[in-house]
Amino acid sequence: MSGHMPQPGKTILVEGGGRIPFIPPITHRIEETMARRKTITIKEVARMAGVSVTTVSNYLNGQMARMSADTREKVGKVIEDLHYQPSSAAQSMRSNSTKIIGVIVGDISNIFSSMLFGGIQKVIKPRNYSLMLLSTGNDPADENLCINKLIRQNVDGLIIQPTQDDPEAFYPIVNAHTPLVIVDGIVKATPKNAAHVISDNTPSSKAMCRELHERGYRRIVTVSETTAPTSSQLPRLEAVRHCTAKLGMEHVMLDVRGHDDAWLAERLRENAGPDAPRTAVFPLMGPLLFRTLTALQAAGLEFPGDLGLVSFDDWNWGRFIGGGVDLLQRDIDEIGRLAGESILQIIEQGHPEQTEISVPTRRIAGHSL
Amino acid sequence: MSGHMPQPGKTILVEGGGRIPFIPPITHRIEETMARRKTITIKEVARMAGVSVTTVSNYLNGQMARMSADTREKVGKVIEDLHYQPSSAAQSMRSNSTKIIGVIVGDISNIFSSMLFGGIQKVIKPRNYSLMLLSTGNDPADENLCINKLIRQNVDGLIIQPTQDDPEAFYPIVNAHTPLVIVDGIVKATPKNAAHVISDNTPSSKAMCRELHERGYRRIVTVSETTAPTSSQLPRLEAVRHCTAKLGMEHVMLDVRGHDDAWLAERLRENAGPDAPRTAVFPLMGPLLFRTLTALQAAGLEFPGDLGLVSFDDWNWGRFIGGGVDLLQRDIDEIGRLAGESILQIIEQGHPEQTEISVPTRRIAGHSL
DNA sequence: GTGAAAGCGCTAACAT
DNA sequence: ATGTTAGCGCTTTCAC
Repeated sequence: MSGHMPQPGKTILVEGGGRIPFIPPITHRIEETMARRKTITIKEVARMAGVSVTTVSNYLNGQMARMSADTREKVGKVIEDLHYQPSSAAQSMRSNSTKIIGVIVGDISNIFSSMLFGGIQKVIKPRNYSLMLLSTGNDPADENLCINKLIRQNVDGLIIQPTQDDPEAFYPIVNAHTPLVIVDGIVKATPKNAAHVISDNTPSSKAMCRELHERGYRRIVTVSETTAPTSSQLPRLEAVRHCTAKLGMEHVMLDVRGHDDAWLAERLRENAGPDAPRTAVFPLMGPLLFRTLTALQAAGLEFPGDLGLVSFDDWNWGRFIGGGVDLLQRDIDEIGRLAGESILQIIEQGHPEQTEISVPTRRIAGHSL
Repeated sequence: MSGHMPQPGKTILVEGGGRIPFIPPITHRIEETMARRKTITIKEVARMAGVSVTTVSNYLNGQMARMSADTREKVGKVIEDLHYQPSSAAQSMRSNSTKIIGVIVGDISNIFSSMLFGGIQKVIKPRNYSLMLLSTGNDPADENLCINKLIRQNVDGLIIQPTQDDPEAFYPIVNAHTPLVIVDGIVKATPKNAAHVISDNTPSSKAMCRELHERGYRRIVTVSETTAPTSSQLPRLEAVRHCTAKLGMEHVMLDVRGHDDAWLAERLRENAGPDAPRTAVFPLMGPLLFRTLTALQAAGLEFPGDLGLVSFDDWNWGRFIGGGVDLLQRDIDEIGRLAGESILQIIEQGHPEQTEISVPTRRIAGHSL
C-alpha cells in the first residue's frame, strides 16, 4: 500500500489525470473553406503554375530530375494552395495499378477476420497499399459476386478466405491475371503462382489427441460447425477421427449447424454421465468455444471435473475463465502478415517465395484438462 | 442421457457427421482458362456483338428499353462468353460515383472496429456499396493521410472514428463535398450535413455511479486509456468525476498509458486495503476490462470480495468470468447500422435525418458487484 | 528542361 | 433502335 488516502468528493488523479477536458456541446459547424465551383484537375494546376500538365505529372510521380528547382517549387506551391488531390481513378486507368488489395472473408464478425485484417494491413500499409474488405457471409454465390467486384475494381491483388472449393470460382481471378493468396481455407486446387497460407491443423490436432490420451482421456467430443467445404475444421476433424481410432479412443462428433445451445447442452450432458469414459470436449474454433461454454453453463457441467476442455483460438479470454482454458492458439496476426507478404511478392516478382505456408499453432496450458 | 454408447475406435457422428471429406493434398494447379492477349473492353464487346459501344453501355446500365430483344440477347451472350467485366475506374471517372464508402478507425485490432464494420456493411451491402477500411493506429497524422487517400479514391462517403478534434482535419472532406459520418469519437465541431453517432456515455456513466452508491460503494476506481482527445472515455470520466463529487464518493482515476499490468496491479492492490472504503473498479472500455482482469489476477484480488467490478463492453465474454461481470454494454452493431444508414441518407438526400444520434447502453447484471 | 498530344475504358449528349 | 463522338483526369511517348 503506497500511502495516499483519497478524500470523499475529491477526484484523485493517478497519472495523466489532468487530462479530463471540459466536453463542450457541439455548437460549431464547419462551413466550406473555399469557394470552389468544380473539381481541381492537373490541368488547372498546370495553368496556375504556368507549366504544362506533363511537368505537374512528373512532379506528382516524384520525377523531380525532370524539372528545374524553380519549377518544382512553383508547382509544389500551387498544389499546396489548391489542396489539389490527383484522382486515383484517372491514375489507375492509365497506370493499370490501383495500389489496392482486395480481401474477402467469410464472416467479418468472427474475430478471426479482424485479426487477419490487422496482420495484412501491418505489412501492406508501409508499402503504400490500401485494403478493400468484403465479407460474404459464407455464401459461395456472394463470394463470386465479391470476386468480380474486386476484379472490376482492378485490385492489384486478392486475399481470399474461400468458402467454396470449386476451382471455377478462381477463373475470373486467373483470367484477370490478378495475384492471389488463399488464406485459412482448404482447397484442392489453387491457381498457378498463388500462395496458400493455412494453420498446421492436422499436426496440432493429432498432437492434442495424443496428449489427451496420455492424460487418461478415452473419449473426445469435437464441437464443429462446418458450413463450408473449405473449413479448416475439416482437417482437424479428420485428424481427431484418425488419431482416436489409432489410439483406441472414442470420438463423438457434434456439429452445431442448425442447433441451438440447448441442444448442445443436452449432448454434452449425455457425454458426461457417471458411466462414461473420461471425456474431453474439443471446440474446433474460437466462436465454438464460446458456444460450448454457454452450453456447459446451461448443463450445469464443470471442467475439468465433469468434462475436460480444450479449444482452438480463445481470442485471449480463456485465461480468465475458470482456472484458465487449455488451448491450441493460432497466431492470426502472423497468418495475416504472411498473407500480406505473399501477395506483395506475387505482385512484385510474379510469384510467391513459398506457395504452401503452414503457420504453427501454440499449445497453451490451462487448468481445464 | 439418450441411449447411444460409443465404442472405442469408432467415430460417432452426431448430426452432419457424414460430411468429413477426404482432404486431398494439393496437386492440381489451375492454368489460364482463356488465351487472352489484352484486357477486354467495351469496344471489343461491341465489335464482337456487331453493335456500337453505346448499345453495350446501355446494356450494362440496364437500359434495356433502348434496344431490341434480339440485340439484348446478342450482347448478353458476348459479355458472357468473354467474361467481360467493365472497369470501375473508367465508370467512376465518367459517372463521378464509385459506390465505395471509406471507413477510418483508430485501431482495427480493437473488436469495436470489426463489430462497427459489420454493422455498417449490413446496411450498405444490400444497397450495392463497398467498404474501404483504413486503420490509423490512433495517429492524427496518419488519419490525415487516410482521409486524403480516400478523397483521392473519390469515395461516395466517409465514416470516421476520429482521433483528433481539430476541425481542420475535416477540411479536405468538406472541400471535396464528401458525405461524412463521425462515429464514437467526441468532437466539438462537425461539418454541416455531417451526422454524429455516439453512445450515451454521460447518462449511462452517471446512472452507474448512482447505482454503485446505492449498493454501498463509496469509492470508484476508473481505469482509462485516453490516447485521443476524442476518446469516448473522456465524457465517461467526466461523468464519474461529477457524480462522485455530488454523491460524496471518492474517485480514483487510473490512466494506464505507458504503464504495464504490474503497475495497474499495484494500484488496484492499494485500493483494496482493509481500511479502504467499499470500492468498485470501473474499466471504461472493453480492452481495459481485459487488462484489469489480468491485473486483478496478478494482484491476487477477487471480485466482488476484494473489489467490485463493472465495465463497459465485454465483447460477450464477461458472463464466463467468475460468476459473470456486471456491464454497461454498447450495441456496436447498432452503432454501425446507424452510421451506415446516415451515410446513405447524406449521399442520397444531401443531409442526414438526424445529425446527433446517441445510442443507448444496456446495463447487464452480473455477480461482480 | 519542357510541352503537345495520344490514348486508358467508359458514359451521355447528340445524331441518324 | 442504334451509332458517332466528345470528353472524364491522368500518364507517357516523342518532339523541341
